[in-house]
Amino acid sequence: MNEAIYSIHREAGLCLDVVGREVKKGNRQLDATIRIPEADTQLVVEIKKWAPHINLGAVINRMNHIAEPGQGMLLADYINPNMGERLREAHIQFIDTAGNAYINQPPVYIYIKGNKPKVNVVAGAWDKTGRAFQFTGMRVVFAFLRDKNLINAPYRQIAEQAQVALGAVGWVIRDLVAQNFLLEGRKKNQREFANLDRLMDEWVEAYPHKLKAKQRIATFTTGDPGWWKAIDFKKFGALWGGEIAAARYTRYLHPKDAVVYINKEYMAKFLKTARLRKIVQDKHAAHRVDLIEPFWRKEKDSGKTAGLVHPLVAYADLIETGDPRNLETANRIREEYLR
DNA sequence: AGGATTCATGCGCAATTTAC
DNA sequence: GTAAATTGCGCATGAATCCT
Repeated sequence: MNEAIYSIHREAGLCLDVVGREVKKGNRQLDATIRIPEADTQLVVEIKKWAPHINLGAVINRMNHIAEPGQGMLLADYINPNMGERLREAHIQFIDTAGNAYINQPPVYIYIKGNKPKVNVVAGAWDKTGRAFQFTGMRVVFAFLRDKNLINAPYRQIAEQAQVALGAVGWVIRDLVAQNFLLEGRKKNQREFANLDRLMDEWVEAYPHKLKAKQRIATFTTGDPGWWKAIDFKKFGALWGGEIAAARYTRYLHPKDAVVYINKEYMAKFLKTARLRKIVQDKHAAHRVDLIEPFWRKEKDSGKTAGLVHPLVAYADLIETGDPRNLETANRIREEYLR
């Protein structure tokens, strides 16, 4: 953190005062707060270890939540030019240890990009992901989030529900305890959740690369925006995710791109019926259709949500896009279905 | 005893480094 | 710049241990 502040001073001659670290504000835990003397404003800081392909949508969404517009600041080890540009478009201020920054606090305006990262970015002081948010852990956590009672079920049952090996369950639970997402021993042999919101945030953020990427079957495109309306998902054992699920859950969105959760065996049959085309690399497709292999254990469809993925998955799909309208819709889903 | 949980081990994947 | 080799890590497995 000090390194980033030093870097911005070196690059732009701007001084930042650290007001507090690990501050509590309401029910949110803030990494730090910072003051800009020149603009006489105080910013809420979120510290992130930066992977080159982090889930930007999740970060933008979280920044919008922890702070009023323009009052938040992201601090990271390195933010590459592409991501910096996208953050600026989303009006998220940031600084990194390489000296890149975007700050818009009139009269202060800074936008620096193109500084290269240091070769050895030292890990350790930065939070690491841990087992709970790896490929297998993600399945377990999802199973927990879907059915909150599952945390007190026997390991065998958890493994069964999450579709993971028995031995993996213990790893994940102990990691969750270590990260204060689970409390053990309040009552005899009972576990209970803590920081459920944060757990959901973490899961959603890790979802695209840790789980979804590995489940991806293929991506297609179509020119017909209403193509999906004619599809009878029951025939293919498929479920709608992403924008289409969101549209059904909230009636607030006109879907553009689609995410379809479908088993591989049904793919050929599905493609034939849906008349989708292979995606062309260099052209921006009008309507993307991602086919993803489901990772959860099937449960019975019920009522009006039949044919849709669990709200959390739809939520994660939307967040991933980073699109403002999608983020707004995502938050409606969270309010309505994920409390 | 019998199921629940933890532990030790080796496998497989993937990222990183080295050789070509 | 590409291919091969190495390393490291997460995971599943199955047996050992714990608990009731």
